[in-house]
Amino acid sequence: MASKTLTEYERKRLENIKRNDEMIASLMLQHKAADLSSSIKRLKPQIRPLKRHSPEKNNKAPVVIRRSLRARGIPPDAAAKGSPPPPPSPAKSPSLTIRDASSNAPGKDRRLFETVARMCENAPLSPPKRMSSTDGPLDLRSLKLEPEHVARIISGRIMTVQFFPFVDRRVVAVGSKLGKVSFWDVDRGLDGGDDADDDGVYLYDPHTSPVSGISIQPFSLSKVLTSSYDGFIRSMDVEKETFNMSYSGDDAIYSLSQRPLETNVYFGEGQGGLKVWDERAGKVLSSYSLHEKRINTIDFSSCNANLMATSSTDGTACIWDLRKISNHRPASLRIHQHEKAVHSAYFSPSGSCLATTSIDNRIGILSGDNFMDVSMIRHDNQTGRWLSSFRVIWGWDDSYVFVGNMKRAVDVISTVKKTTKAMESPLMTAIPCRFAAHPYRHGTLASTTSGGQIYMWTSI
DNA sequence: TCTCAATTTATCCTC
DNA sequence: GAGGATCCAATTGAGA
Repeated sequence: MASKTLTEYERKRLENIKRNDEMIASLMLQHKAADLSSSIKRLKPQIRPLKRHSPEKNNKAPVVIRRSLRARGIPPDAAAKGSPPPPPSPAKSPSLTIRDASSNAPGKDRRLFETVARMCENAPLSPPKRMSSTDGPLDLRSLKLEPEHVARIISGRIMTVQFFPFVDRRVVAVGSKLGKVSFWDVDRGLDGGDDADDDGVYLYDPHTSPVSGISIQPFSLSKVLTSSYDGFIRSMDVEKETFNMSYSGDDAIYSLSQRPLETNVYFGEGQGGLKVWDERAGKVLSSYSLHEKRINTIDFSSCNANLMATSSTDGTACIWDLRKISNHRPASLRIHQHEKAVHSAYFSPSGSCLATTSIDNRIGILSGDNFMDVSMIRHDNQTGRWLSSFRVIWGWDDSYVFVGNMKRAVDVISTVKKTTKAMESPLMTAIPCRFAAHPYRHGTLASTTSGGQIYMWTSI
């Protein structure tokens, strides 16, 4: 294929497909060997429905972390001598294998690797598309919550949730306040599973503080970036089976994002700082002071990747033009002022609107030329101390947004009519705070809670 | 003007 | 079922 005819996205995709083919071949060999030595029956996996844990059951919850002695900072001979193990080192090793960070039963990780490898093979040669007028509007009344789409997949408060950009599969990644990262392969059953206890949940422990961001680029599906208040950005590489440190700093990292088609990492650090990190070269490309207080979210416009939106606890949401630098920082195209901290600012699927969420009980919808048309919608955003703050996200077109509701529901707000409707379900027993919309499967919405639960709404 | 204590609020766990 | 513990948010307001 002549490279001249390929877009940058396609070229990166093809490079990855080639690498993934090699990985699949390797995995298949290992898988066959495992099959020979194991007589585990292939059973359809069961996703545990959400229910309150009894104390006894809770002790069995996937909180116990199994890591190597090295990863726990324990000298090899200490265990051999029978001396009591010292407490785990507060700082994790820069270099971790996935096995070191894994809390899963031996061999279980490999199923996740295989799924990722298979999905890489089927990855699309185009980025996710927003809904077109020919798709027709999505009937939000068709979104339902089924018992098999409810699960507790991590302990503690979920801080961030992302879908893998797989076309034909629903796999979510969540990060918790305790520094853990969990993956839920909802469609595990489609493989005809080989383990009765394989619930499709894979738990890892890469950070020592809250996980603030997860990023997965469509052209590099086997690499998952995670950021944390512990000052680390880690890169989970399924091909190399590592969870290595990509970046480390002294300040907490509160937000993480990547531009489309780019491997550089944008993250909010400390009190209002933003850095651009070249992951391949391992160096900081740019460092800016954009806000007076922490940056809660970073997002890029789909129609113009030079436009970046940030939200901050300093009470503002800003749109920056990365092509123009003035006063040693990107030129501010638009500053949207709230009365209190702003917890999110996300561009719409078309890139022509911006939705902001603030503690001041308002949701802002910015549109029009230079985002100068502003609609402020009242909404109860008082989540208090124990819940993750609400963050409005867009659906699959520009006509509505999703946000949590303190009465254990999902509010759907029409950006056109400015009306709010609540999606409720008796299965939803906790308040959904953080959301993710599946990039390819319109109508698949993940909502997560401060108790580690995930509710995946699907369009029927 | 600055510092710091009090307050809010949901969920899990133990009894 | 009641009540305690949680505690890396953010704000408010009293007091120095």
